[in-house]
Amino acid sequence: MTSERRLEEAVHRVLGEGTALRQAQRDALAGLDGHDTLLVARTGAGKTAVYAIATLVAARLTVVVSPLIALQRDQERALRESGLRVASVSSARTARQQREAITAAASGRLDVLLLGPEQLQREVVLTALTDADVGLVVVDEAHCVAEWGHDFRPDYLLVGAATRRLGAPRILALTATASTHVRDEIVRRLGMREPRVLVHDADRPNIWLGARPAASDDERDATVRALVAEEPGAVIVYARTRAHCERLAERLADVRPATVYHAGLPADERAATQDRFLSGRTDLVVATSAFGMGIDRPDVRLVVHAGAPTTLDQYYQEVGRAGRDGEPARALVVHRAEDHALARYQRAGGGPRPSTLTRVLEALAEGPGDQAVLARRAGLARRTVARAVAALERVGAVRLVDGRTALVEGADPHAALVAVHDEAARRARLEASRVELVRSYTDTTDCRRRLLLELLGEERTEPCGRCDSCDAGTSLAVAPQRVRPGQEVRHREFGPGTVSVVEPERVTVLFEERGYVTLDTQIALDSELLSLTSR
DNA sequence: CGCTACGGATCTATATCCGTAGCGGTGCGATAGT
Repeated sequence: MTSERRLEEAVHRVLGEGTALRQAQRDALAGLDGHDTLLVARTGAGKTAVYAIATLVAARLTVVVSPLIALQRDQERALRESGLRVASVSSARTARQQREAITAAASGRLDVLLLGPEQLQREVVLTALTDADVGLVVVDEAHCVAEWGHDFRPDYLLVGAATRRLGAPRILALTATASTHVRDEIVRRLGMREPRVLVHDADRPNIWLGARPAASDDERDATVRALVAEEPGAVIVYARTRAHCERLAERLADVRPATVYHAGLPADERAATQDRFLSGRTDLVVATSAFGMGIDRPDVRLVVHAGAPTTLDQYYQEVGRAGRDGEPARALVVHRAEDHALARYQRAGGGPRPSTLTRVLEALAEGPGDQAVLARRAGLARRTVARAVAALERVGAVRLVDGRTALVEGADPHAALVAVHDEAARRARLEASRVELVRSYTDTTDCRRRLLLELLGEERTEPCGRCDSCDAGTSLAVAPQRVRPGQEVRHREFGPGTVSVVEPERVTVLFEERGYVTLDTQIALDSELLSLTSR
């Protein structure tokens, strides 16, 4: 059978009779053989179909790394309906089911195996998959690599290392939105080879953008209340803390009944809230960032942030839950200067302590082991070990051998500690600068959409006409300039960087060593503080 | 980083001020106990 015929058949099986591939899907499939691919496309663009089809065409095992067990469940169902042989490995399955799944994967009786990044660090799973014929590793919700890997779920940073252990199959990373810096980080951290980054329609033109300052907590809550009161449709209110969710929901109660959603609530209650919202039985949820992946309701008319978000990446992800039906929707952030303090704290997380790294290195000196073994030997929590192993792997001091972590022969422990420290310091500067960038967004009188889209890698010279700045007439057109988004530059002090956002008189550059810095364009260029380079 | 709660000190006793400790978001998986 020709490859063209195989593709046709696979498309038919996955999408059904008479449905053709969309452009984004065709682009992703073409060239998947020769390149690791990062596909940035909005929810509903059919990303699952892309790897379902690729799997059928290749007739080899696809391993899908997915962050939430709930998402694994949804995908398992969807893939099974397409006639694929699917199984998953997670703590939601019994020990027996897990054993059966990895045995089936290893012996070629599966098309797709779904699991979380933690599973790829278990020796039994990794060794079984080493024997399997893995043709493709899919990293779903790939922004988690950059956003969760560094502290919250460190095993995300080890997905690349695990993939290399599986005979270095092709990688397909999928996400809905990501700034250029997050994209770079996904490519780097997953160790993608011959990487290809495909980006589709980041703009959501039907979502009107706005920001309102507030002088106090009460004033902020009152503004949120007024916004919710004037909106008859479905609304998501994002608050910064769990306590604030509860308080805000009480204050909204006489306007409209509000349901609270955050990670401190019992699992059954959370599931029920999500169900009610998705099915339209509840139209107002007050939530923390826990209300996120998997929230795909078409007719959300308003997303309000009661307090500035931690990063603009996070913000755009959350804003993107509005207006998925293409009808007009609004996204407003009601912010106080103090919000950024919380954001700084939340993004701060320094790297592993030197004493922790030393203990893990000592545990490794006794011989290779998987994280569970190392945790026992070192007397540390498994997550602490995972963070240390990820950091040490990054600087080349350890690597995965079979299903286990091992010391790299000849690696200098002291040099590794220094390298890990430097990396953590660099990262702390970057994260602090990302929080500052949120402030630029909330405080600007210029076009808000331009700032967001240029951060996401789309150059804009004209104001958008669909934000509060444009409504107020304070947005400015950017005259042709010597600097453009995406351009490589060098700063005399900060070193190399990439232009991120261009405003009429200012330019925001992402420096490798410093993070985001905003400069006066004219002064920086005329004084030769900043020079244009090309790589 | 900055807010909140709390204890102690001060003051023409019933509040108010000050210093400081604790806290703040996201989910997996393993474990203990029914």
